[in-house]
Formats: sequence, structure tokens, C-alpha cells
Amino acid sequence: MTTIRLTNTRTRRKELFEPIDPGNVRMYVCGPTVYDRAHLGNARPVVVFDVLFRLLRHVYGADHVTYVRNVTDVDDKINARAAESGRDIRAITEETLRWYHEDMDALGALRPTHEPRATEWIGAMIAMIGTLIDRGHAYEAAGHVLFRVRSYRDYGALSGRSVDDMIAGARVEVAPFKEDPLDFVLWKPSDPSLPGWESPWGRGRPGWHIECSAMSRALLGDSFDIHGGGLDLQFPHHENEIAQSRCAHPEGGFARLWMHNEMLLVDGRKMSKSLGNFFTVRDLLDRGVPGEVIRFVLLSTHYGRPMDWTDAKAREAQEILFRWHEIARQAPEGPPHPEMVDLLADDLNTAGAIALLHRLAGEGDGAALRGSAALLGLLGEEMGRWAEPKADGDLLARLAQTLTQERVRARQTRDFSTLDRARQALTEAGIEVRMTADAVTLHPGPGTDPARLRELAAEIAP
RNA sequence: GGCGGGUUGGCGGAGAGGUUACGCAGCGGAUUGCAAAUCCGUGUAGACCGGUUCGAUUCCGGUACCCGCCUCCA
Repeated sequence: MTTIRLTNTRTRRKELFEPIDPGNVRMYVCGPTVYDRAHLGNARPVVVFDVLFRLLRHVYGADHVTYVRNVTDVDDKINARAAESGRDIRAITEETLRWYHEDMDALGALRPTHEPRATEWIGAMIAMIGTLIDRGHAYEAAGHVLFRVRSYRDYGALSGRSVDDMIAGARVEVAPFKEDPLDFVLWKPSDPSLPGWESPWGRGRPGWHIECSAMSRALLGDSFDIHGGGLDLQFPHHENEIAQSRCAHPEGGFARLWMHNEMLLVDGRKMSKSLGNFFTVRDLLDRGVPGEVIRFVLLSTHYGRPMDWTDAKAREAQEILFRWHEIARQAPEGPPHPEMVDLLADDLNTAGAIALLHRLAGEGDGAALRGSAALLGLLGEEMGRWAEPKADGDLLARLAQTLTQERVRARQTRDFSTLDRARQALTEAGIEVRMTADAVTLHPGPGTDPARLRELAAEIAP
């Protein structure tokens, strides 16, 4: 059995991964709030944890891994979007979730086992909030229910902060009804214009953090193996989840291993609308950057390091993938190379894994290349459609033959002008012209222009 | 202010206390009518200052600079 080692954010150490139940390895990853298109930063955890999902399935068996990723479809950003657009909330969340699926599918991410929507688990949240009140960890004030942070001794353990430190540097707006500035909302009242559910505390809606505690418990139990998300969620979101879950169900351990991916930068800076470097996954796809290329770039840096997106990286990735597809296409998919599994099992060393793919490609081992790349979600048939030759094979064969003959003639007459003109034109149409000792062969590149090629064929080899 | 992370060759980017990462680009060569492609060869890089060690880019401490979180955020 492969030994998997993963960095646990809580201990900041690489730890041996031992599932609670190898027959059902359980992972929870924080998913999207569905109010707008996913930006590139949203894509990083999706792709990173997709690789982990693939690895776990490979090691423990596809039927022995449960992956839950929530959909936050009740949130004040959504309400704001509805208010400003006049659209129905449900219409917004449905549409945004559909977009999310389209975009993440394009990146080759497998769908999680479960994608619970917050609005379908309000009952579980109300029940958990009730338990927290009963146990003295939460209180009702001014129509709100708040979590009493001071009641949980280990609050801050995940992110390495103490409650007193946080108070000292707190920039939180302190609502007058809070017992303590750090207390956070579990439930808040909704006026008639806002979505709301009946509860023991009146008509209202849940705070942001409680959904993850309630849904992870419902689908994975009081104790499960891995909880993941972006590093920015470490505090306060994950800290609050831990506090809620541990206090409501102290008999459980909640998540054993915490994993956080580092942030994504664009051209060395945080992606933001004001810097003008903000874009969505869909923007890139529409610009013609294949999803597979985006995925490759995201995996070329270890998940624990900041990842800088640049167009230069995308171009380089596209050329590499194109070459790999040429090799992989001619081979059946083999099993992954053992080193590939070991590399990923070592805290998801995706950069090292890509280096191995370079080696396999260099050796011309198409079967191992395909099988190994599959663990990274690369070189799949669907994913690689963009790299399929766009040129008509018969047409190319005819052109190649004509050029071969022309070359024989040119060598005799020492007049290469016709041949060179044809080569020039083909190169401009995105065809690579290779002249070996006795033949001319043509290889369509990623930028092949099929229409232009047909014109040239009519001219050169009618 | 509090907490955390980073600094590797022209660029990107890994692992490992002592032996080539790898990719891209560059350079030299083979090949070619010329190119392209391919093949071969080629780079002692590790912010700075100390310490531990026979030996550190790799461990420890400090300095500088950069970044993130602490507020919605993946």
C-alpha cells in the first residue's frame, strides 16, 4: 500500500496519512458561494484537491473515497446581487452553479461525491445551533444567535493565534449585542425582503460558518479525515468551524488533517479588480486558453506555495502539452508509473510529477505518459481535444508527397525557390515542415489554420 | 501592531546534509541546399551574516527584502 504523507496546517508538519476507515476515506473541501463566475483563484483549490481525490481513489479504490464540497447558496453577497439586478435569488444561484460546473469541468475536475447546498440543510444547521445554545456555547441576542468564542478553550489553535492577541489587533466591527468582540454570528434575522427560514429564534438565515459544520457532520460524520480549502479560509472560517463542531459534538474529533492551498497571484500581485488583473476561468477559456493548459499551470507549482499566473507560463504549458499529446495519442493508456504515485503521495508533489512526465515523454513511453498524466488529470481524451490535429490527414499526405517530389527536382536543378515558398506558406498556416534526408513530412501545430491549408493545397497540390 | 509564509542558475520551478532535478530560453556540435524538427554536449544557482557539522543551498539563530491573513474572499 502506498504511504501518503500530507502537510497538516494545524501542526505545520508533513504527517503520515492514516484514514480513520480505509474503506471510506472522507474529505471535505470548502466550495463556492454562487453569486458570480469563478475566478482563477477559485480554481486552484478545485484542481489541487481534485488531484488529491484522484490519488486517494487510486490508493484506496474509487468506491472507498467520499469527497464533499459544499455550495453556499445563501449569503448576503447573493442577496445584494439579487437586489441590484432585480432577479430572483434562486435564478442567480442556479445559473451560477451551472457556470461553476461548466468551468470546473473544463479544468478536468471530477465532480465530488456530494455537493450539498446550504439551503437544503437549514434544518441541520438549526439543530446544531440549538445544541450549541443548550451546551452554553452560544447565546441569543437581539434576534441573533452568536457563538461564545471564549467558551472554547482551543479557539485559535489552527491558525496559531490567541484570543487575546486577536482582540488587541482586532479590526472587527463590534455589534453592541455581542458579549465579546470575537463572537461570531450563527443565525441572523431576515426582514421580509430577505430569504429566511422559521427557527426558534424567529425568521432568519444562517451565518456563513455553520453550514460547513452541519453539512460535513451530516455527510461525513463527527470525525473525518481531511478538510481542505484556501489558506485565506484558515482564519476565521475554519477556526469557527472547528469551534462549532467540537463544541456541539465533543465526542467527535471533526477534521483530523487540515490542508490549505496558498494563494494565487497574477503577474506577481494579488488578483484584484482595482489592479486590473482580475479575470475568471471563463475569461481565459474564451480567450482560447484550453482548460488543460490552465490546469497544467496550476499544478506546476506546489500547492503550498503562492502560484503566480503569467501568460508566458500558459504559452509554455500549451507547447509542452501539445507535444505530449502527439506522443500519448499513439499509445494505449497504461498504469501510472510507480514513481508518479510516490511523488503525489509525498504531499502532492505535482511539480515533481510534471518533471517525471517530461522524462517519460523523452523516453517516448506513451502508455506510461498517459497513465501517469491521468493521475494529474492531464492528457485525457476530452481534455486534449484542443490539441487534436485540425488538418485533414489526406490533404497533408498529398501536400507532403508533392513537396517531396518538388524537393527531388529542386535538388537536381539547384532551384529551391518554389520549395521554400511552399514551406513558408505552410509554416504561416501553422504547419511544421520537416525535411528529412529523403522525404518531406508535415506536422500540424497548435495554431493550424485549416481553411488556409485548403487554399494552399489547391495551389500547390491540385 | 498580532500571526504565518517566502527569498534557488537568464526565466519558471523541485527534491535531497555529501553524487545531474526538471522545463523553457541560450550557447557549441551533428544533421540539412538553407531552415525547422531531432540527437549529442553545455550552466558549481541557492538574499545576507553567524552557528552546528568532516561537509549546508538543505538543520539552527539573526538581518534585509517580499508576500499573505487578521474585513467578504479559494
